[in-house]
Amino acid sequence: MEKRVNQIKQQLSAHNYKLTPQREATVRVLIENEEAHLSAEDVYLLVKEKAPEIGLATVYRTLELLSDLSVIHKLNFGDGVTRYEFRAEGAEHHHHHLICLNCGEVDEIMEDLLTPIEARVEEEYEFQIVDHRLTFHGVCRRCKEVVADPKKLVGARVT
Amino acid sequence: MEKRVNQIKQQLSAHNYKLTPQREATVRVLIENEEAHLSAEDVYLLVKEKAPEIGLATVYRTLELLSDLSVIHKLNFGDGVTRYEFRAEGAEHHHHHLICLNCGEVDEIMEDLLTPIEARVEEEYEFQIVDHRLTFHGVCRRCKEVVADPKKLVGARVT
DNA sequence: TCTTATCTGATAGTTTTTTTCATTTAGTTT
DNA sequence: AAACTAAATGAAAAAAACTATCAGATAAGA
Repeated sequence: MEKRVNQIKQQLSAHNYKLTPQREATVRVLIENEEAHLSAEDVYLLVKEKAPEIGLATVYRTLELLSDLSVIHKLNFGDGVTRYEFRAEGAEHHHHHLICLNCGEVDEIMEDLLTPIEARVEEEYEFQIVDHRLTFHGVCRRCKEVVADPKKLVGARVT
Repeated sequence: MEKRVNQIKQQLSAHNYKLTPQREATVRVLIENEEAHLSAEDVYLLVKEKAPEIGLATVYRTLELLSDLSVIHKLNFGDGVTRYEFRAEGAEHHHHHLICLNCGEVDEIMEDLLTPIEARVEEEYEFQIVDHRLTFHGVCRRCKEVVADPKKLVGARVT
């Protein structure tokens, strides 16, 4: 934990930004909730517990900053809110997500399944890939029994 | 064109919806701009040219309806606006997008590259896939010469 | 024609995010 | 250490995108 906070502190100062108390509190919340896909509002409420004087605008600003530095990733699951997640340490690429159309739960695929495909795309489409986003929409293992016809769910909340 | 409008008319009436003049104008705009990834506002302005009396709310309602019926797809490229695109006729799955971090242009990959990967995911993660979203972020062929270090672009507008 | 349900436009309201601006903080220079 | 400067913050207003409400229009069926 302390190591990661320190690492981020260095990333910030490398770009002439300071790790202010507000930023540190925000970073800590993000690290503590690494699995959670928090919205800005979620982060705000959690940070308030440690640093009650913080303003929502600062949280937004900090999230934007951390995202610019690729410390965190912005996510969009189609519910009208931007969500944030820690970038796995040293991860070259973003991992993948499984979104259940029935219960809304988001699971993770931590391995990178796209490497062979990316090679093809780079060549065939002359596109130099920096990152990717891959999301599967469907029925998670927990909802398998409940959902009769998955096709029926197609229109639901997919962006 | 007429064939496609008619086809949609049937899809609508199959679910007890009518192809009203407003809906038809909206559908035609979407077909005419199939490549364009229009936002609701974009669609509104274009529809206004044919049917000046239409209201923004109706456009939103129509887009939502067409999306529910899987006539169109909702897209999100991380700029805070939902975009819409026609679903390729008879396409089982969504196609893929190439987003240039330099110029913002969005190109299409019309073939489905994910079939083999989906088989693995379905088995290994017990997840029944209905649809997917795959976006590659990087440097398009047009910007290749302009951009020195693609890594520098990482933080830009990616969701 | 009458009835009923659907659909629409205008507008008000929400929600999420961004901007503004005066104040505070922290580092730097004298 | 005082003065200076730039960065950062909180509060609040504003913007942007979307959603809900509601009275009136439209259209399909009895």
